[in-house]
Amino acid sequence: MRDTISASDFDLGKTLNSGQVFHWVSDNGGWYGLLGDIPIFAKQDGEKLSIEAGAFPMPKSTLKEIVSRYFALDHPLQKICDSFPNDPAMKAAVDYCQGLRIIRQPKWECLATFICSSMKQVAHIRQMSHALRQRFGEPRAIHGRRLHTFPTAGILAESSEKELRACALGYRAKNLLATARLIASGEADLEAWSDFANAELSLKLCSLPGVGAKVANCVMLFAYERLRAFPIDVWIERVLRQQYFSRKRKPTTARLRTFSAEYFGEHGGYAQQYLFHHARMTKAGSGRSPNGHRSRTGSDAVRKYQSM
DNA sequence: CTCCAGGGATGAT
DNA sequence: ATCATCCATGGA
Repeated sequence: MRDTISASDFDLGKTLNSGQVFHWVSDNGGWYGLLGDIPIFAKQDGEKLSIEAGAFPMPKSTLKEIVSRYFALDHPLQKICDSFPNDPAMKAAVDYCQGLRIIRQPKWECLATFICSSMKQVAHIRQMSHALRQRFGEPRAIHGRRLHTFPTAGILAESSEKELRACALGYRAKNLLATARLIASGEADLEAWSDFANAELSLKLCSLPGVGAKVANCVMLFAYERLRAFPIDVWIERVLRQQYFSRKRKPTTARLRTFSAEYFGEHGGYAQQYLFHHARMTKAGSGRSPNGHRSRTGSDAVRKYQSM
């Protein structure tokens, strides 16, 4: 089954390579991956997005609807970018990240992957995600390849810490197993939590083993459509310190959180994703500039916060 | 508040 | 071929 979707202001490669989803593989000029249970080959040619899907039980919606929803083609990117603060760091990131969208991931898959992400770099997270899929997921075929669905919480709940460790999860195995069991037993209900406001959803997520503030914010942003959620990892922390607090020695974590929550506005999660991707791709913020000085920012909006 | 386990890829020497 | 570096959570 194949289809073509008109997708303006969308960059498939940037979207899949920006640290929000970890199982997509680039090949044959496109990308192989799964939208939940559906194996997909997606290829972008300008504003045309061609989709091929392998065999799968036909759901209620059309393939086109499922794909458009997953890649969030309905997000008004122009309007979102207009809502960002107008400072040099933000402008550079927006310029670099055109067409990058925050996708809508299945909740459990997203939560489980980000529990695995703790203290790991993107390359490692990819490996763990693939190992879990191959060991515990269901095979799906497309173009003669075998892809694997992400295992359900029920499947993982019946595995063991040892088996999960065999997927290179390290100490995360214990947390993932414990969380899978809470969900499989119904004690935690990810779908029902959709009804909660941000603060309460965050509390619920943080009550799960292996989920702290950062992971909770990633899950809220990438699986619960909370576009205001602002995950702070080391990359973003460096960007915030260098670009927005250059005069202050060491703002506390709490201070960074308050700042980012108000400064970046209602689509803060998008701002975060753009700053993150830009910093990672340009290696900005990983150290000092050649002359040993830290970069300065020039906007009044920023100075206001630097004095706080 | 501080300290630190944990482990495999990645980059530097 | 070794060595340092990256990384979030949770518990002491």
